[in-house]
Amino acid sequence: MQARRPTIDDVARHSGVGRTTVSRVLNDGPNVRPEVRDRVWASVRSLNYSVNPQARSLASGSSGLIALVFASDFDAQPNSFYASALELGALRECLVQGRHLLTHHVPQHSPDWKRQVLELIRTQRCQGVVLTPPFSDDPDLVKAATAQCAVALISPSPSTRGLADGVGVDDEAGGYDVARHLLGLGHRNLAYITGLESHLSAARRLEGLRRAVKSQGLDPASVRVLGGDFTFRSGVEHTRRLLGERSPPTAIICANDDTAAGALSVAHGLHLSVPDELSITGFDDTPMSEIVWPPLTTVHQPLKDMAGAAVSAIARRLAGEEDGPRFETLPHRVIARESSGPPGAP
Amino acid sequence: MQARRPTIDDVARHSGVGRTTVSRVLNDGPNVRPEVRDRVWASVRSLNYSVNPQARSLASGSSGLIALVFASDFDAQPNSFYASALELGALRECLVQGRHLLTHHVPQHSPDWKRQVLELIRTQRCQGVVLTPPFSDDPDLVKAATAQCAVALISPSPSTRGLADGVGVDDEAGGYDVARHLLGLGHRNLAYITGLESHLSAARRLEGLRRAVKSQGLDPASVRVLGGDFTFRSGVEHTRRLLGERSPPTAIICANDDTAAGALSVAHGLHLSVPDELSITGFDDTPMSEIVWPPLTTVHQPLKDMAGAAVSAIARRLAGEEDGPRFETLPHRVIARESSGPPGAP
DNA sequence: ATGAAAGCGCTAACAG
DNA sequence: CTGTTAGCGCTTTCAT
Repeated sequence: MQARRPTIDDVARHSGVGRTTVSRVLNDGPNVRPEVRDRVWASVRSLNYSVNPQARSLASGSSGLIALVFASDFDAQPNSFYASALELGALRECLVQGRHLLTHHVPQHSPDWKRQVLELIRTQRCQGVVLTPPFSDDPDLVKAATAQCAVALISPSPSTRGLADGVGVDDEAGGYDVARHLLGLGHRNLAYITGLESHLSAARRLEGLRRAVKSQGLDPASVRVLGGDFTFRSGVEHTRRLLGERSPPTAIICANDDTAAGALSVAHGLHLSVPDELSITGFDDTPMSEIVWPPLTTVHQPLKDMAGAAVSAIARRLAGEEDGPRFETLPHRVIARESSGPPGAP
Repeated sequence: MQARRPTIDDVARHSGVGRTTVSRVLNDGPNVRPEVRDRVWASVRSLNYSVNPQARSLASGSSGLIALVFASDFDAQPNSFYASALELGALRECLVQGRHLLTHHVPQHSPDWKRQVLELIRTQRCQGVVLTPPFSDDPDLVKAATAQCAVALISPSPSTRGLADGVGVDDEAGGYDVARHLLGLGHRNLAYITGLESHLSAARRLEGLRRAVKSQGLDPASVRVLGGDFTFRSGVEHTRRLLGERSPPTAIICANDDTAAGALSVAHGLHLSVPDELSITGFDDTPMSEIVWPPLTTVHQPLKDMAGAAVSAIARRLAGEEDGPRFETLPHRVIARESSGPPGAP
């Protein structure tokens, strides 16, 4: 396919210096005269040289690899927007840090998923791993991963926050805020469709919701809670059930945008007007929330920034930062669009 | 973070054989007695050994890397489902082939995007690259890439099919088929919102559309064509324009699902009933087509399989297959959902 | 069928 | 400031 590629020795010869000097120039090392530095760069350009990353990894003992791990099925495309946003953010930060990203999708129902994640880290020599929910909530996995490489968690629950660096929004407050939004519009009969039980961050949103309800002088137990799994389909199923009840909720709060889209779809099928007869809210503010009709009221989460922050936390660790696990809270905010409004004629 | 990892020499020592033999076992090479083979595998397991991929790459002179390149902006999330589907398919096939995937998103409007792609291949030592549209339609880029590594194209237009292996559906036929579907329902006033001009595969869909119109005895020139760019937003803008005309189309065919979602959203905003007052179709059959309301009639494209086929084409090349570029056509089919129906009371 | 030896291209002490 | 010397862990001739 191509001729022999120039090596560092070719550059050294070409610029009349030693191999080490070239290496120093390439790595922005100290102790090189500016003049020599320029000469080396000139040779690099004229030979069209670029370092062999494999050789560099081997010699330096560090692969530069960071893994981004998702729980998902190959044959579904769950949370596509969510995953894409995180991936894009991580990719961008890796570029900045001069590292490489290895994206992995692990079937979350496979019996040995923990092992799969750890094997990935081991066999690929990853130096860091970004775990997304619900992996980021599993103390065993996080501990085991920590023993192998630097770890950063996306939206970890309190149960894992002490174990590794993490980034996320204040989920409890997020839940509180949407609920307040709805209560402020006059809703008194709310329902919540949760995410998977193992995603604790979604559970925290429910806590916030309950706090909001209580702050309004209502009974938190009056909020109906259905156990979903973040999918469009679970939004469909649970909404059908809710709307079949004797006194259906006037507002359905969903654990994410996908679920809300499913809820919306049921409302359409039943010719219910949203938001007049039913308000629906999502969570994440993925592009989906602007694609559906009516546009979704949701809680914005800066997913790209979160992933970027996770990667840079890993980079800091690898650079030698030694203090205890740090959790970085990024700002969320309620985005009120047209899927929520005052409860109307039922 | 961890203790010294076992090397191939540790395994060799442990199993009492030479280093070369271990290497042979690891790589399924010939000339090893079954008995010895078993012994080596036993040592591998007991030492929890795994090869160092960096060292292997360096020694073998091959990185095992395959790049998957998308045109997109960091700050948008265009075609998220489309990209995710391809990525998942490629990832799966890479796993099978024992290779690694490097996903890259190149801002398609950056001035030197061609160079960026080529630099990626060069600096990362990629052995293969999968180009998605519109990169797969650029003869210069494809030629330059071919000089550096194995290349596979997703949905290449005829202009690049002779230059490298490719996979795709028959776009012309796809366009023909949706158009026939609509014509069969009774529509006589069609409009087409295209993708970016540079995506030739979307242009081919238009050719098919025209053929269908002609086959119905109508004038192909009567089909209004607006230049979109595959985004939701372009669906919105063009649909607004179309519906503002004196005799608006009864059906809008969109170059992809995102655009169709935009069209749908305008229809909702105008309180037009879909499909009674306006039929809308998409292309790709991404999850989006089931998320919007009403569910979208669209043309299914087996994106995951396409990406998998692309990766395996690359693997075949790298394994030494030498015949000319081959284009693999995968089956498409019209998925009729509820966004299309007979033209009703206007 | 097996092993010894020679690198792959680079970084990292260690001398100067 | 710069060069010399060892490897990093593996694959690959080439002997045996």
